[in-house]
Amino acid sequence: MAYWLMKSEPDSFGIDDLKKRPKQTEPWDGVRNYQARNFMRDRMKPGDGVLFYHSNCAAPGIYGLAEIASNAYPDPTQFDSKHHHYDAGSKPEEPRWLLVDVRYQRHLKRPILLSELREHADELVGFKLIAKGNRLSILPVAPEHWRRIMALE
DNA sequence: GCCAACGTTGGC
DNA sequence: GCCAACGTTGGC
Repeated sequence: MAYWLMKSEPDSFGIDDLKKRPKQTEPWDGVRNYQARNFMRDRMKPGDGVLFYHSNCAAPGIYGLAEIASNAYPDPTQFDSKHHHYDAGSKPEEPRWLLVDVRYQRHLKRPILLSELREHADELVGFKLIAKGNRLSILPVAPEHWRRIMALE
């Protein structure tokens, strides 16, 4: 079992939204970054743990836990010409972009903010979230880092 | 293949 | 709103 951190902007889709979804599950569409896609395609498995991270907001941080609920499959929004994430260069017979389903597990008892994670940088060496300039929306989390982060809750 | 220009991300 | 960091695009 692997662990991940997945970012979302709470103004568009936050952990509260995931909880309200049918089956509390949502296709994680709109990923248009090859490295993030490759994580989904090559390494994610149903049952993997997810730290649900709120980005681009007043208090960025981890707000809840989720799990991967499917293997990777083609992101339908890439073929919808009216959709914001439409990709004219992607063909249905050879989809460029994939997604996975993500299922809600629970809110954290309290958010673990980015600022707090930075304070524990010495325990989280190699965790890309706290590296300067990181922009990836899907990050692997080492089991040891997962354990240390969970211990902060 | 290089690299400047551009667009996006995301913290602050 | 600002801006640093980064990925992508496209001219050459």
